[in-house]
Amino acid sequence: MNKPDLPVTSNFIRNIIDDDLAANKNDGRVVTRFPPEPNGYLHIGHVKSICLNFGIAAQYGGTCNLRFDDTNPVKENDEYVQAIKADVEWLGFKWDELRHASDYFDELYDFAVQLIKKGKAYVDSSSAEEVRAMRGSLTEPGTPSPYHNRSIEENLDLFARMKAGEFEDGEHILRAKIDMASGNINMRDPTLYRIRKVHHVRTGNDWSIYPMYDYTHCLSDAMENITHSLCTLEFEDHRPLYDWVLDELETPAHPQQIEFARLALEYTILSKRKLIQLVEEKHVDGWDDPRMPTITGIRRRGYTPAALSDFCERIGITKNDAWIEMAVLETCIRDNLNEHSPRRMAVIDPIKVVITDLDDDYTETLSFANHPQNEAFGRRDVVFSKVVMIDRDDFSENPPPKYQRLVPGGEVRLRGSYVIKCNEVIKNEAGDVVELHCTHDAATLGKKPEGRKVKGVIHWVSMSAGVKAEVRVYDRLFNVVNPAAAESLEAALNPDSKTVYTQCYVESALADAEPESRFQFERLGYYVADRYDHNKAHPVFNRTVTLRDTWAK
RNA sequence: UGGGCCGUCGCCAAGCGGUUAAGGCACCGGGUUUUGAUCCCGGCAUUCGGAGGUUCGAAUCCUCCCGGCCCAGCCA
Repeated sequence: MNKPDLPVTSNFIRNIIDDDLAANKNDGRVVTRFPPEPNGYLHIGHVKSICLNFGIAAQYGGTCNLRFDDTNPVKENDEYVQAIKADVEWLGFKWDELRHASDYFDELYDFAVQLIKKGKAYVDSSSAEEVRAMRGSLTEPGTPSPYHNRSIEENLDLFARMKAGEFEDGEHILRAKIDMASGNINMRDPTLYRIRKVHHVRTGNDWSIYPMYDYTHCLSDAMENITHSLCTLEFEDHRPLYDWVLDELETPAHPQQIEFARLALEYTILSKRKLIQLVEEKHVDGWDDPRMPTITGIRRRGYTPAALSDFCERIGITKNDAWIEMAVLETCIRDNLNEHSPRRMAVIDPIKVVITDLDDDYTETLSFANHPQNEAFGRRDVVFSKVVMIDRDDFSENPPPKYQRLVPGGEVRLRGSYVIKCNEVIKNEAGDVVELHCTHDAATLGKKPEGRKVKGVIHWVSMSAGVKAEVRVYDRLFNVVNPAAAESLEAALNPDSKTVYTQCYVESALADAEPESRFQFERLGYYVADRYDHNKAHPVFNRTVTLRDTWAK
């Protein structure tokens, strides 16, 4: 049951670091950072980056900072900052230092002044449209701005006045003076600063100009003495600019930017815009809906940090645009929960079973192992009585081939209890089965039945001793492998992604479960007591994932 | 016919000039089992996008070709 940990497979980033260490680059230090913009909730794609950055630091005895890339005050707020911190902590990672790009606004300004003094930056007073037109196209070079040769004195004066708030949004920008004919569009005199007369969560109204990502990120990395700045593939084209800024300025370090492929998960959407759409159009019940790929949603679904780390280790780090199958993620959570969660019995969609050859007030207390392979989980009492509930799926009047459950006239084992035989099927006016009358074989408690084989085993809950509960059964949110490519989100949605059962019966022990405690409901899957809605008076469980099923389908 | 990047089993992914081309997921058998779960055992790439070339030797080096991804925010 305890399988050895998967060997840590190498990847190109670990190889680079191994080489750096061998060459004693950075004095043998490894410092990384996880740099989210606080403009939304973190999702499983970020988990890949978090595990990479914090994981690399841990594996090499280094450190990892959490840095909020808060350079665009119009999109960012503190709610996201708090949520991101909570998510990273829940994943189990500890940042060395908590930083904000806004911590460096003064230094960043001074560096910009230096660039101007070197003749490497200038104030452009063109409109946004003019700048765009002059940038050229993918196949045509750009043309220099009429402000390209402004004097250093005038640039200094204008930039100081931009900072002082003398101009309105859009009147001027500060641009790097690089190469308007570069094949790499990022090098065609990129914008360094823009005027934004808006309140910033942390710096208030101190600034009326804000630095751009490309200018800020490399300098923040350098000031934090980051050794390896890991980011996703779309920033490959930005690396020459990252290096240009650090080469032009005297900084404490010149970190190495390395790019890796972002996560793509089948049947899932990870674009921030579309995630927002799901929430705003109420296709889900909020950012922490258990069907959401957000960390907070995945958490509420019942996933564990260990399963997510395992997932990241299994999918690896490369530059390939890979699509990961859901089965990989599901295997990770099943493995983790199989080993760590106690077993219980729960009936989601109940049918009443009356054991007719038992007295009306008959009860018997049975002892069940909490885990079939691990005695350390201990045992619990389960009450058996004359009337028990079984799941509707476990009875069939017209069974498919190889059906091993209860059928009219057939026998089945009630898990941990007796073998029963179905003698009578009671239906309502509509023809639905509402009750089964069975007899039990008293000689089968803890023993195989005499003279015959009973293969089926089904779970059950005593009607009198069990407690009512609500169970939310979740399935994938989308029906198509790549929902982002669908004509519309609506068209891709799985209409049956959430089914709520309110008349469930669970073992009485389950009512006392703490929120977020996880169980295997035997033969069904893994379930978690809802983080917010579960309580003793109203037990609520979410289905995390089903058990592997090699029979169905 | 602008620049950057990627192609190893159905899906991931090691491999870095000499290995029988790791491993995981999935799948297919078989065994154990009072969860159709778990666990165990076995199977699953004569071949590395294609074609040439270099070499005693190529998935690994070179050339060309084919396929895919990213970039024209005063977003990150």
